[in-house]
Amino acid sequence: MENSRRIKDLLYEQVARIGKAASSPKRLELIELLCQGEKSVDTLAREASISMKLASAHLRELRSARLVDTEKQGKNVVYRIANRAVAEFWVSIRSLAEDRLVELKMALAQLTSDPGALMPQDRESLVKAAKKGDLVVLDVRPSAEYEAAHLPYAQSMPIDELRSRLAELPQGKTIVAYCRGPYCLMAVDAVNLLKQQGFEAIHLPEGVAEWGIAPVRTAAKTAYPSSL
Amino acid sequence: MENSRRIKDLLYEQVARIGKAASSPKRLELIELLCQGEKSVDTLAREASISMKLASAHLRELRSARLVDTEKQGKNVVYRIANRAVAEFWVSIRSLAEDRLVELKMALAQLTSDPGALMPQDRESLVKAAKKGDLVVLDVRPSAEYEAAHLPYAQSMPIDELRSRLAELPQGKTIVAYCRGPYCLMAVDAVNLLKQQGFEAIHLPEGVAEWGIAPVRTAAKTAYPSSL
DNA sequence: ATAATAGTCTAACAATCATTAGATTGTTTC
DNA sequence: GAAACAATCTAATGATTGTTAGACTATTAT
Repeated sequence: MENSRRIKDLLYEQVARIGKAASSPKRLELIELLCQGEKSVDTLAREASISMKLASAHLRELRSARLVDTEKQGKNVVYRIANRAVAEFWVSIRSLAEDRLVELKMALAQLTSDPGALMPQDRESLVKAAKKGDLVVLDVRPSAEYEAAHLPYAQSMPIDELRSRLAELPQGKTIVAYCRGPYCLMAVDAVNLLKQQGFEAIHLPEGVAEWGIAPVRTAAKTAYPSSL
Repeated sequence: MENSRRIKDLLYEQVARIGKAASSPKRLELIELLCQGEKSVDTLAREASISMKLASAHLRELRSARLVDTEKQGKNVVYRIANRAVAEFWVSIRSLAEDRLVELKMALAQLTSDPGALMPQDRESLVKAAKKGDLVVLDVRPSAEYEAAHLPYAQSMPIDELRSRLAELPQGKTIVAYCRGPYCLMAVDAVNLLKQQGFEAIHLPEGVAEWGIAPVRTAAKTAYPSSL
């Protein structure tokens, strides 16, 4: 009895390690970034707006919970999500939070209410229309993320380049912009810009994690092993 | 830009509230207990082997993350899971932990390896056999939990009463015992006792949470409002 | 070699958390 | 009414965290 209690405590303790990893806003942001594809520490730090030291400390925590893996690539250390299950967990804890926490629902409504936001669910018809060319699905994330994983029939046009590449877009068709997911603002900005320029644009508040699309592991850049 | 960063931080912060709630072993244990059905604070404290004060503090945390609801019933305060989504989350974080953490896999193997453990997956055939009466599905949890929710065609026989009620069980048939889930030891103990007594018994390491069966809310005991 | 870059490790601070004790609020029972 | 019970609140403790700075380790570029 004494003994079995100890085993039981041990079990819950292990699960709590995952919860602890998910108990910090910055760590969650890092997980979401990693769901877009593998990244180096300093890329992660820049994109999450934190110092490299802090990013390194948080990544260490994530690694100790076995949620991410690392690989040394030359001068850089590249982090990636350990598993498709981690991305699924991120979507699942986020959806529970949206279900339970009114504060979150309200903050989210602020983001997506004004521009014509596309409600999810009709993924199939979206893909069909994109395939036929009736609409354009635009991936406005950095191109490295597009290359790691993207929605079917999506076209890459990073938000930074959007203004200068407007000529590439067809005038008559609806443009559906997406980015990293519902908490990412790039697609919102893109839609605002496009509308301003006379395009018909709507915002899809989902990304590859929500669609269950796993990023591919880019082969370690073997470059030219300078010496050796 | 300054402003949008603040909104983003706010979003991750909200999700982290859920993670924080799930970052303590005892809170996870309380969630699992509540997945079995609503319970008073002192029942929860007793079943999780902690003081009522500590249970109350942990429940306060769970309530502030909106994962549980409370209702005053006479002298007691009854807690219940807010939502079916909370039970699903418990199953999902646990399965991620089992997937990622070797330590957990090993501790779990210790529990279920020795007795003939039933591997899940064939739920349908289990239900069919139980319906036909080819085997007996035995719920060895306290009867209040059985009444709140139980597996199809299960029969209630709390572990405390098992020894004295062996006569009620058929001799020829296989007995499948289950309890609160894979981290609960009651079914393991039951199987050991049954085998010792000459029954053919196997252990199903799942419970109502894993099967997606929501506990029913027992109507507030209106008792006799003594005065009023 | 030397310098620059990318990242980790250690130590230290403040902030937060788990846990317990003591006092307090309702509710029921006598 | 008084006593017993169920639960919470407050305050205090020690232990863990988040965060930053400084020293350190690889790797690449010059």
